[in-house]
Amino acid sequence: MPELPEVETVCRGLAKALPRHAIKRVIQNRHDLRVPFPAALKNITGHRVTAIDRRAKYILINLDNQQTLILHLGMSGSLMLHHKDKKYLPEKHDHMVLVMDNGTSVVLNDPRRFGLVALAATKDLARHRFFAHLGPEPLDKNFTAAYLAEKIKTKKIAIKLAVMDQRLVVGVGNIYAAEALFAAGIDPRRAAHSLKPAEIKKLVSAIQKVLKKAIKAGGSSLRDYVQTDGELGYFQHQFAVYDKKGQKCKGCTCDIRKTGGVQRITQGDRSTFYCPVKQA
DNA sequence: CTCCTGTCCTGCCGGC
DNA sequence: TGCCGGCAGGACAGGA
Repeated sequence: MPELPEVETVCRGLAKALPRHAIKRVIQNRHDLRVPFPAALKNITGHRVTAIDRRAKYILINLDNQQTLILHLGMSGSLMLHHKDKKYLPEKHDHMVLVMDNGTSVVLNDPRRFGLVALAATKDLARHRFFAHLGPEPLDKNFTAAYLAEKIKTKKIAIKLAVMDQRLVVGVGNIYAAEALFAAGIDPRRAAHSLKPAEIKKLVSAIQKVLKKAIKAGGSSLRDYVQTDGELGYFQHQFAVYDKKGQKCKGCTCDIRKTGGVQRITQGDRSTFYCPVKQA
């Protein structure tokens, strides 16, 4: 499921192919995903892409008419580029296609339809309802231990849920929250306000380290996610605890017949994986 | 404010 | 073999 590293990887793929090219045609195969397609979507035809950007898990395609096409991949979305020399064969769940003036097609496929397509004036993005409440980017210099400490000092919720709260820090979803908490040696069930300064510091650097490594690996491919060229990400092979119930965690030297190995619990209706020894 | 729950959706997999 | 329940999960909206 696309989290920050996957979205970043997709953006890098788009950034290589789209800027300076004009959108020749917009094909809409349905009228909505999680929200209705914008009424003005067809009006982007004829406009050039100026730059590709990312905010949290949103893909931002800036256009030369001062508008930004906003895409979110939800949990099962992918964006694939089909170049002129390779014929594009439509597939099930291809909901929108942008045909560029050089023959490249940008195909948005999303079986579960939790993604979205929106359009907004570029200068108003920060005030847009999808962005106004968002916390800092985890890889920005303003995401610091001091910042996180201030934000969580009154929070009773579990630390795992806190790091997944987009108002505190963006881009960290279920997989990377579990991986970062493992790397920091913190029990995901701990109340957020109970973390000590040293632990918060470890957590911030663990989040940054895990995300950077995952971006390097092209993200994680579990079910639906692929890069814009159709290649899989390969960070899933480096998971320390995610989806490893009953198995050894990364670097495990325990007798898992005694410890039970990686535990799976439910928090906020989704699964959390953690090591009962290293995250005690 | 903070916290929690409901909602959206399809594909896959295990059990019977 | 086929059906069905359960699970996967991002993030908004709204209620307590």
